Amino acid sequence: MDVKTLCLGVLTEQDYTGYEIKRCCEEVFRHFFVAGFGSIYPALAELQRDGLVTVKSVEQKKRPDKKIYSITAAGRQALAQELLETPPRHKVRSEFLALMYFADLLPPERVDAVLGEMIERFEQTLVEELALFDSEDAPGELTPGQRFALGYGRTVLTSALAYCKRQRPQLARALRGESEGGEPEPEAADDRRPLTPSLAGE
Amino acid sequence: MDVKTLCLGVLTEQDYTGYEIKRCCEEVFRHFFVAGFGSIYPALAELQRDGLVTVKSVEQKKRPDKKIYSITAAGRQALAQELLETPPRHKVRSEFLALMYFADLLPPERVDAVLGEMIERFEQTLVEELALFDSEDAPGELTPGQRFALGYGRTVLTSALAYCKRQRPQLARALRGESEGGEPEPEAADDRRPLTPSLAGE
DNA sequence: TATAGCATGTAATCGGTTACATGATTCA
DNA sequence: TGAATCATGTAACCGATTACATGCTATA
Repeated sequence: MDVKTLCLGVLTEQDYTGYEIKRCCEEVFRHFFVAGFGSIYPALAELQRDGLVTVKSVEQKKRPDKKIYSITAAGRQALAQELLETPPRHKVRSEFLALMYFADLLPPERVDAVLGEMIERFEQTLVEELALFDSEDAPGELTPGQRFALGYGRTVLTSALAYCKRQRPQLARALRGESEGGEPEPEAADDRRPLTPSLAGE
Repeated sequence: MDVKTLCLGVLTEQDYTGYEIKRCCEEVFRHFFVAGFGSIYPALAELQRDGLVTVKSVEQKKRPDKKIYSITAAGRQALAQELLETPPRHKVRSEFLALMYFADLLPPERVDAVLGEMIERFEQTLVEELALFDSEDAPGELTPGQRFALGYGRTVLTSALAYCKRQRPQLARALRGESEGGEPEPEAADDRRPLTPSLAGE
């Protein structure tokens, strides 16, 4: 699934400008889709060329015309087809985890700083997420699918955050204590199961 | 961080062929990094050109020579620098969640089939993960960083799986029951909090 | 005064995926 | 017999990121 399909999808909900679609991506698709202007604008142009969307230009004072896109019948059909054929992939690309994986090649302070940064980011995302549910323009009007997707993101985020917070002190101890050293750590029995799934309490 | 850096990273652990690095990606980096032959082989060639790795060719009967790569001192230095500079991004690209988000544009059976497929995949990944920890060539020799990264993947996977299993029947009911209909569902109070973080029990 | 928000777009680049090409062995 | 494993590589393509280009308004 590419940016074009995503644009068609959001346009089934209501008309949007490219700029607004970008905002959508940042707010609600954040957990599973990234798209910038550089991909959204060309995508919309192409959709227009193919007759899958129509545009209404709205003049503005001293700003580029606002271009409001609407999905067409052909667009809906193309979208439906696309969604039927799309295999449900799910891919993560995390420099964060790669960094953590290679933690022993880094200064312990750097590792801890990275972890701290991620914890902050996760926390902030969760806060924004909550705000989204309280004050969104369509609070109770979410479709079941939207609830599922958003709930998935929130669940996973919560459990990731809990894991990071729980592991942080242990990791710092392990890196400072053992780094290149070699004392058989006393709490081996404890450290042996850092892989236990989290309780993910809120 | 690109495939080149990842290759350098795994080569700090031991010497590998390109083929083996691919296996590593499938087994241990699965949760946070994807790389195919088409990116690994060119990456290794480039690293060699830059003097960051050396190669030892090993003849084989009726097979292409096996090329065993080793990281050089310059390679270690370049890697350390890279890891210091890499910002800890964390990106998800999920057609699965996009599909779910647009569930109301799809036949309910398709939605349920997709969910079922993902549940199976998650379950299988978890099983393979457990096997990895029991029978890996270096079971107790994981570095703290490796334990962290692998543990993260397992934690998140577990909570995602639990969420999907828990939501599946509710989602199916909601899609079949409400689709285009409009009866105010009786269990609204229940459905109102499907976003509660999971307990993620194993 | 400087940053963020609104609003659109293009062009160069870059990195990765996919498909192609080869080919023996082993297991089901 | 067919699929999977081992083993390497190239070339075309495609999609996305980045930087560039423009420029007003409102807020801090």
